[in-house]
Amino acid sequence: MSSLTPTAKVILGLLRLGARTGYDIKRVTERSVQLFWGASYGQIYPELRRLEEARLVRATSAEGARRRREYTLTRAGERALREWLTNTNELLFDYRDEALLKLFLGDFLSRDDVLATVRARRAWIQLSLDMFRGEIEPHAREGVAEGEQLPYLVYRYGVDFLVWMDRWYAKAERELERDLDNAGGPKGRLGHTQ
Amino acid sequence: MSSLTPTAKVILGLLRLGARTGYDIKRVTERSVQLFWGASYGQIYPELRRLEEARLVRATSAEGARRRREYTLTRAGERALREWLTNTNELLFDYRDEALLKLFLGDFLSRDDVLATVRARRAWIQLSLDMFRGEIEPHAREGVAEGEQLPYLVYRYGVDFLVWMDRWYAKAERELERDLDNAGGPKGRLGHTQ
DNA sequence: GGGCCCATGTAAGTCGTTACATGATTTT
DNA sequence: AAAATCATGTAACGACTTACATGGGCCC
Repeated sequence: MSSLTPTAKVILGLLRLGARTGYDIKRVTERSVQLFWGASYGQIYPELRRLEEARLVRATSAEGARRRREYTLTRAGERALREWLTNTNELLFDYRDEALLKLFLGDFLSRDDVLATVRARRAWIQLSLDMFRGEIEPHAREGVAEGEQLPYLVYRYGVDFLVWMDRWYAKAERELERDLDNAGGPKGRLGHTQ
Repeated sequence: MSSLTPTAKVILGLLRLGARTGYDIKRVTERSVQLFWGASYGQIYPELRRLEEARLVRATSAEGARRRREYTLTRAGERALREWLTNTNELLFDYRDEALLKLFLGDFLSRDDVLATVRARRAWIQLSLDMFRGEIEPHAREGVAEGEQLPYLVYRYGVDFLVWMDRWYAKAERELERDLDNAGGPKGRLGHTQ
């Protein structure tokens, strides 16, 4: 009954959706859940071994020449996956955003320094959107053809979130340009050069 | 030149804004940056010691009866803070959201199981919004009175983000109720009971 | 033959949470 | 007198990233 680690959750889920190898799992995450549930080789391979030991997955080792371990869910693995998906525990939500922290602390910087952060975040959002629309969207669409509706819905979340963020920062940018036009220099309770 | 740890960034920033003790820093984060830059005692106290060793902060130990270490930024600490705030390195963005992962993997569950996740996330969003409007907003407003514009702007980000999310999930909920009315049962490429 | 993709793994270091332990002061 | 708040810290554990190490197969 020991609960699944974060990486175990995505591994079991992707095996269920058809992924086979550790490499596969990494590649699929990059084209789907990367934004909100990343996983690296350093987590994936050891976790696959642990899951095998716990009999939640089974490895059918290498039939071809190339060294390769193909994993599938055991019945216990299917059960564990379904149990996690349907339980009503707290849903983890972790968010860390350096642009917001810098913005929060920006009152003693110049307007331009603050704007630089906003613009840097917006540039990153654009790159991410290009990624989403170029790399992720086609794969999400493929799924729909095979009866998978939800990966596409979640792809939409990613795009919508990024678009929302960009609009929020665009508005903040305009406000900073306008409101701080007269108070252009550094300021703050403690003075700024001391 | 060794760059600041994540917790060092928020510590230096909050000291600059007037926080004094480790306890203080924790309390202030809870009423401001918690959503996107959490910090726990287990990080804060050891990090304050490290920053003191690195001469970025100075501790004026306990004048009152109660055991208490008051920290202030040194000149090097101010510089390090400003350097980080104005550099143009990548802006960290980390996001982990279990509701989205469950949604992504929900195609072989029943419609009701998927809806349960959506509704659980919406309930959490409502609690968070109440927190924001009840606890965080007043403190953000106080700052404005003292010439701090940006904490309030960032408070707005928190609220706007939560409101956006709730609307997104509300729409998803309606779509799930409608689109999946006929496809109510479990399904999936691999079958669902095996 | 070179470059890219497939494929697996480990080691070191970093970062973080939680629970525990302690105790003074202030408020009710 | 009890409960809440102020205050500091440590230990154990969990999770993650990055860099390193290795090698086969496929395509040009």
